[in-house]
Amino acid sequence: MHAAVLRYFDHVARHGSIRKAADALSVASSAVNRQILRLEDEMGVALFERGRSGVRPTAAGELLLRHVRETQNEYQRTRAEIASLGGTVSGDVHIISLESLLVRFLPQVVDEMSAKHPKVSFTVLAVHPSEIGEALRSGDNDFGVLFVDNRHRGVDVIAEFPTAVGALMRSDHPLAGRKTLTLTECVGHPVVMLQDRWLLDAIMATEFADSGARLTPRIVSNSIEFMRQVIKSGLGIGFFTPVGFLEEIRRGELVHVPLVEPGLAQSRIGILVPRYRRLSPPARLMINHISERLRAFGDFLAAPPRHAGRRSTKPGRRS
Amino acid sequence: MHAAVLRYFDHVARHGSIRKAADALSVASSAVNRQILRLEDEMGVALFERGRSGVRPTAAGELLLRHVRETQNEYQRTRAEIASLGGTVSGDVHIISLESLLVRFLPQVVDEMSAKHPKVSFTVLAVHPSEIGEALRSGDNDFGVLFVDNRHRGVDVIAEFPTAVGALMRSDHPLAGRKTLTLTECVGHPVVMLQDRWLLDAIMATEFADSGARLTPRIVSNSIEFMRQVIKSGLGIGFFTPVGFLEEIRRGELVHVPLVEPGLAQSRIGILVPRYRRLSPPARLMINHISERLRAFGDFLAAPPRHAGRRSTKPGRRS
DNA sequence: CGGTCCGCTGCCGTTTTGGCATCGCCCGCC
DNA sequence: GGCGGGCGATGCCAAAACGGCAGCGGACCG
Repeated sequence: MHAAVLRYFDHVARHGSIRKAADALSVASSAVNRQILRLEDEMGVALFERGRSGVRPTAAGELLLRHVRETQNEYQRTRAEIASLGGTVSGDVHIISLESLLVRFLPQVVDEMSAKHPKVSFTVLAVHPSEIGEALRSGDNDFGVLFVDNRHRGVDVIAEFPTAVGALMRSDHPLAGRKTLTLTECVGHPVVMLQDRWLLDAIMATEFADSGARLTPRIVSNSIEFMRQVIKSGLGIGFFTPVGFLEEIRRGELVHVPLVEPGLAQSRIGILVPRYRRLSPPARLMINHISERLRAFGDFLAAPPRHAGRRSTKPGRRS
Repeated sequence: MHAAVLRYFDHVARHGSIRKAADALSVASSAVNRQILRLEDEMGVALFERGRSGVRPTAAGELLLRHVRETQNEYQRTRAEIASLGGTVSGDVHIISLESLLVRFLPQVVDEMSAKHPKVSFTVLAVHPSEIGEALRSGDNDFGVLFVDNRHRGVDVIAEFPTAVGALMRSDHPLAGRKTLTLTECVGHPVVMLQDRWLLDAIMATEFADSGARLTPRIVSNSIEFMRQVIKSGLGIGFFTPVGFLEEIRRGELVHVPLVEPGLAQSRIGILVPRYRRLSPPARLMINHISERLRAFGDFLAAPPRHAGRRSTKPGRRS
């Protein structure tokens, strides 16, 4: 429906080069070039600055770019809404998430959703914490499943669930019997740690720094999967929210002992949506589903098998 | 920039007929027809129901229509913003207003604005009170200069100014010396009244009904201009906010005596904008200008020449 | 100084779009 | 009950838009 020049313009801005964009679009660069020139003529201003190695949007280009991208997003959402009129939900849901949720939790939820709604497709991306704000506000994503961080502006938390960052260790570890731990209590023990610690969020980073605990990592990696295996081999303690390790905890292979450091014990996972974003029908369904799943996990964590009988008093709230 | 089919689709929906739309667009009806058919093919659903005497949007059509119109509005706003980068503000400002402001106040303000910003164009429409909500939320208008009515949903009042609905009469009228009046006190005197009373708003309508005053109108009209002349001829009392009659009051021809009925004495004129609407640069300028003008009138009314020295304590707030 | 990558442009075939005339349909009017 | 006028849809053809190809000039780099 929309003119091809919208896609062209968007791609050129993304790639910073007309030829690259044309390549990605599988059209001749001359076609893209002419569309851009014609667009600039229509607008009466230059939309790109031509440089030695490509193009860069001018101020006017940035403004138009925002309109174009918003139009494309709204078009997709509208199409999803129209398609959902027929009874079967369809459309594409864009989610950004924490690496740790992405490994176990979200695949399962996506699997359940796509079983129920076969025509819904999913885009799930792990984002660097420094880019979370931008990723949410860009309009490219429907929502994020992230640590709640109320420093984000223009973002609404439409559901949140308590989660405890804790020490994850094998069940035969000396500290496995503890109900709680502090970081300082872990100092003597070998630790496995995430590289760049960006898989932990900013809250955790400051907490680790503040506690003054000099944890000497025995193993450093940026792969959650690798660390899962390492911890299961008994090589050390890792610090994670339990959501990505529920299977192992349920089977008794691993033990998750909450840390009492306030910033960590009270951390929350939430569903964060850009304020004023209109959600497509599949996005709404997905949010409801994730909320339910997270709530169920919250209940499980509050009353794990070995402590059966205890029940959470704060099961999180529904959207 | 945007595909012609957007305009076609919008026009067809507005006119309820492909041929009428094609006529308005100055293109052949077959061209419009084919674009609509192609669009429906692309969407996979019917966008219009074909009837004996034209077409009517389906549910899917309504959804797409909303997207199309929003896209067009945002495009205009974006163009205005880009044009304003160059220093000179341009664009079209859509205003809805009260009939009484439309006669004297807004023409002056528009005149001042277009002197300052020659490339800005204006669309000023009087709306039936029952359509105010729709007119604001449709996205077709930037803002309204209206009686503040907090029953409107999804509308923000970004500036408001006290105004007193009062009895407007010639300076030699028996009641002209009064400082205040009630509706019942006016009963004995001839009254000129607006037809359908829709030029008064809903608040006033209920107030007139509640007061139990049986005012027998000598003259009824739906033309503010006509009533202005009639009142100046001494044929009766009219009930208005003074904003549209400032000239005559200043010259001493007419006297405006506030009514003490609470709903009327406390009525306010405000600038109402649809929530979440992004305002174009000229719209922002226009709002600032109107705010200033209204504030000045508020000061004048609080301290008219014959009562010089009194000053308003609530000059209204700026945006 | 050639090689490469960039944006841009002239030429030409293909695709899309619009205009005109016309069809089939239904409704209201005489 | 016929008939005119409105409606959307369609076939045909010209005009315009679009895209692909080849090539230009310029900037950079080894």
